Amino acid sequence: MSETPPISQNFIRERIAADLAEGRYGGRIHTRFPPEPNGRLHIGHAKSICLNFGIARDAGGLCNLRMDDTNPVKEDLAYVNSIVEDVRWLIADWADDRLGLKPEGALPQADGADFFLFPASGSADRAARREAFFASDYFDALYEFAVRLVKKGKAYVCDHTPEEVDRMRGAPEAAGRPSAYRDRSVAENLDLFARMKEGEFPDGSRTLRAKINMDAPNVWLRDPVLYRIRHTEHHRTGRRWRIYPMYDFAHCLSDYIEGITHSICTLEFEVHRPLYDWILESLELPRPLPRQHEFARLNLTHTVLSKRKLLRLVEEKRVEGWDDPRMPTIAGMRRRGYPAAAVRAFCERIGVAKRENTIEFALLEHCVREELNRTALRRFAVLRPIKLVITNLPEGRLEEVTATNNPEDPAAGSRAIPFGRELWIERDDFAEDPPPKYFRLKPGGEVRLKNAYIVKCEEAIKDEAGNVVELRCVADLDSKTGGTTANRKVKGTIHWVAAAHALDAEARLYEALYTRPDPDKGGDDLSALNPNSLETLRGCKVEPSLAEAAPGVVFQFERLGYFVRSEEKERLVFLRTVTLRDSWSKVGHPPARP
RNA sequence: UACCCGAUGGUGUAAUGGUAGCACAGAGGCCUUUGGAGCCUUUAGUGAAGGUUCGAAUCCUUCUCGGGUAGCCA
Repeated sequence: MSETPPISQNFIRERIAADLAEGRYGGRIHTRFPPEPNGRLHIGHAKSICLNFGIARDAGGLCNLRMDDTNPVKEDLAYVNSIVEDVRWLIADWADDRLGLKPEGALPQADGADFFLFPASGSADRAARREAFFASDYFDALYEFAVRLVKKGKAYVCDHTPEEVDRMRGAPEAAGRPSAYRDRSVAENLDLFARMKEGEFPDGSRTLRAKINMDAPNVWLRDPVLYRIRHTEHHRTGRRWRIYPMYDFAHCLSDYIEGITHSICTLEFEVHRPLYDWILESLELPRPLPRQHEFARLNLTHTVLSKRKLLRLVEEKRVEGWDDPRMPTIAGMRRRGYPAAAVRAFCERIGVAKRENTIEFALLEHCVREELNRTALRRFAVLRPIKLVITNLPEGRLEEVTATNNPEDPAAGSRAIPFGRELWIERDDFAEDPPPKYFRLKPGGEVRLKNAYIVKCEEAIKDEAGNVVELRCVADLDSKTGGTTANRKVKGTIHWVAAAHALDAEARLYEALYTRPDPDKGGDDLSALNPNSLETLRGCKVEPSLAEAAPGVVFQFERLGYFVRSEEKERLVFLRTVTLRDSWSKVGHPPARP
């Protein structure tokens, strides 16, 4: 279905090629996408998904979908399901056979001193019920690993308060001070850690800490906390645990358990990498160990991508929800009619590097247009109608004209659309006092009604307030396709809908959510919200074939843009996916169209 | 100014010691029964200064600028 975007080289793919060439993992490549289920996925996650699945795809490997659910106070089961749905939508027909899932309920197997979990791929074992991976499924294994670290004298139970730990860690430029509990005996540590697990101590009273180096210039090596006490119910493990592993401890070991080879994350984890390696090496796990690689996260103009800010838009009802078509979420883009292939093409084009980057929203829209231009069927729709009457056509006369469904795709065929004496045309396609280079209808001027006649405007009828309410035109009755004057050149061609057969519809026009390209900069992003980001138009007139438009299917309304039928079944509502490129408004004129 | 990372047109991204290329955006043109699409042309770049070299975006030194890191968040 979708075309494969060309594979561009980047530093991560180069490293993988090098690992492959060296045979580091025996020719095996296994990545993972590890969202925390505390929010919905957005275009920034899409970049990571495309990178990780794209690598798995190229290398014949797998990419595990893993919920990074180690913090019970922040996470929610509802997000788990939406994340799975979003990932599946994005990789469908592209890398769905690379999606690593595990048999439902499967837990890591203890293999001597080791733990391993073998994934089932998307293509194998179709009948089995399979689910995403969950870091919380590894809590038992992780606990065992922690005990092992304690026995090696590389971790200890610390009784300092969070404030004390904070203070004693020092600052990036000033060395930290060791915990008073740093030299507890292994036996005492084992006993205390076991009792932490049993729930003997209140939240915040003790932690398990790695024993590394309080003088390390990298603060993440200053005896970081590995486990904290949380008497909180977890969405998956219920009340079984009172201690929960921290990200740094859980993540590297989850990667190890799943047999991940390349653990790809964003730049802010760069300073965590020495800790990632320290944990795996201290446990003396068999090599080759997974390795972490960092890339720069995506920034997009005219929107925000921080979970906190997106959540706020939802909670304060600045938008309709996570899937509002204006949101940069995967659900929002899907609802707006962005094809998954377009989002993937975008992710491929923006590249992967380590420098800070801000991509122009125009590039995303370009990718959407590029895909939709190839695939979307053309239809006629008039958003802001004005009546046009062809005076030299008899009343009640019905004609049918033939319209091409997609000029980019001959296989899409053509359709018949009704044509008659009375039509609706776009109000903007008539100007009583036209600006220079106005190619559309004007008093005394001629224009082509697409797929039908050339008409000449003879009269503009006005109401008492002076508004033009009806245009009376004469058609050149030989100018239809096949007619003797069909090849006459007129400068403008406009679309129309026959009044007698038009369907009423609503259209929702979206613009950028923010007026400024950088709403993240300079404090309050809410002050930069675009008050015109949604405009609802009622009384739009669309061609009759659109009655059968299925929800979620995108059409090109000729000369207007791409529109997707909304989920509302009882009436016709179309959401504007993206406008067409508009060279009229670019030359300094107001937008040619609504 | 502790450590780490980064710096190539307006925005991104290639070039891995040998002609600075591509895409988007911008400008101009051709074509057009979508002012769409397509096609052609074009503007614009290696942060600075030294050094190595026949040759440097690339290697070295210093500087400048930007980002990250001090959660019992991920």
